[in-house]
Amino acid sequence: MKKKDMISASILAAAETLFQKWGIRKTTMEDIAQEAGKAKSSLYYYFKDKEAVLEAVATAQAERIIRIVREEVEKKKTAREKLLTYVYTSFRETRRAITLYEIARGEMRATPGVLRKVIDKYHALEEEAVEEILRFGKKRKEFRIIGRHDISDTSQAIVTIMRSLIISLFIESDDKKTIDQIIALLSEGL
Amino acid sequence: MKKKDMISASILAAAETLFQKWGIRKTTMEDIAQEAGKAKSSLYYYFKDKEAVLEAVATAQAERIIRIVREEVEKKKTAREKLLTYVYTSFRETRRAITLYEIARGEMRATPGVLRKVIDKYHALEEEAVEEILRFGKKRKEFRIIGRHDISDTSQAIVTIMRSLIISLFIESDDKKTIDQIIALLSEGL
DNA sequence: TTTCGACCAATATTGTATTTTGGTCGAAAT
DNA sequence: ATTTCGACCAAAATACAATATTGGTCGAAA
Repeated sequence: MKKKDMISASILAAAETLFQKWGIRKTTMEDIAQEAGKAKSSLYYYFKDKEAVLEAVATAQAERIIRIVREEVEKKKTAREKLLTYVYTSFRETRRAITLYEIARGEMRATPGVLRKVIDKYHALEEEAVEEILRFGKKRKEFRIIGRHDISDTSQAIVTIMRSLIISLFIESDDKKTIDQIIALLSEGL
Repeated sequence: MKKKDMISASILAAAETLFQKWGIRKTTMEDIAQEAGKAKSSLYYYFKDKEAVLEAVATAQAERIIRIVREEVEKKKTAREKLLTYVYTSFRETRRAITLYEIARGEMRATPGVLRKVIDKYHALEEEAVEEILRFGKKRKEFRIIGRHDISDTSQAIVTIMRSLIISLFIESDDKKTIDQIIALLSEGL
């Protein structure tokens, strides 16, 4: 049981490397096998098909992002700082994870199905993380409005904004000043 | 001088109809000419090339959206209502103007250049409109923060959010509740 | 339990013939 | 002088067939 996991992991590592380098579509099972030092047919002993490999890589990346973001957020004292850090770190790490980035925009149309599941789960985790920050801000009485509005709806709105921004700011330039301004708007209101 | 403008307009009308129906790329100059009841080569008497036709159509649509949005916004009394109306109307009309919508996402990569100009100008007009609302809200003392922050930066941030939302909400479902929540966030803060 | 070569159907790629398209020009019509 | 259009061309898009890759299976070997 231990050995199988090790090799699975090495295959995933190989796949992730190649996905980053050439993109999902241009990476073949043969490529992955070669990078992992295996025969192509051996991969099918560890993963059902290419989609399964993709799902595993995407899941691992999503979990990695969530973990890093939570670590960074935890270091900050105020809810406002936490929210700011959350957005920045999430941006940076999402961009770094090209696979997810590709998924988030164009290439997803070419590879739907399984990835929808991964992304939905990822967004759910994101909402949880934001909710935590909001609850923290409420406890500290840093945020005024949250008593009146549902905390879950609010974090959903914030994640929606973020998701949209990530998609479009990937295309355009990532204007740091604009992001700061948006955070200020969110936390202080007009 | 009058007749030339009339025919120009009829060509643009034909072009717009076909752009909506078949998309920019699938609409040929021959199609437009036929729809306008002219010979293809006649179009070149009125417009330099296909790009010029496209630019004129896009500009007209942008101006139309701005006009409608301003009309709707003017009817509202409070700055908050104005802002809400602005977002809703802008969403609705942008979606209705499929040409601009196509431009806003995928197809723009296939038709850059001239359209970049039109869109930039359109965004500038949008920012102006939002700025007006913000100034109005400041005068009524409806918005607190605006003294401290630059009003131009703030409206730029709002337009950025809106633009992102439009792009991504076009793809996903346009959850009205989410938009309401976002507006609440913007106007009240956390 | 794990690996892999041989093999296959389906997909993707490539090279080429053919058509379509954007755009020009000069002659005719108004 | 203004406006229209058919004939024409080079470049781009399309269609199609030949070819090569790719994802995936299977049974035999390690």
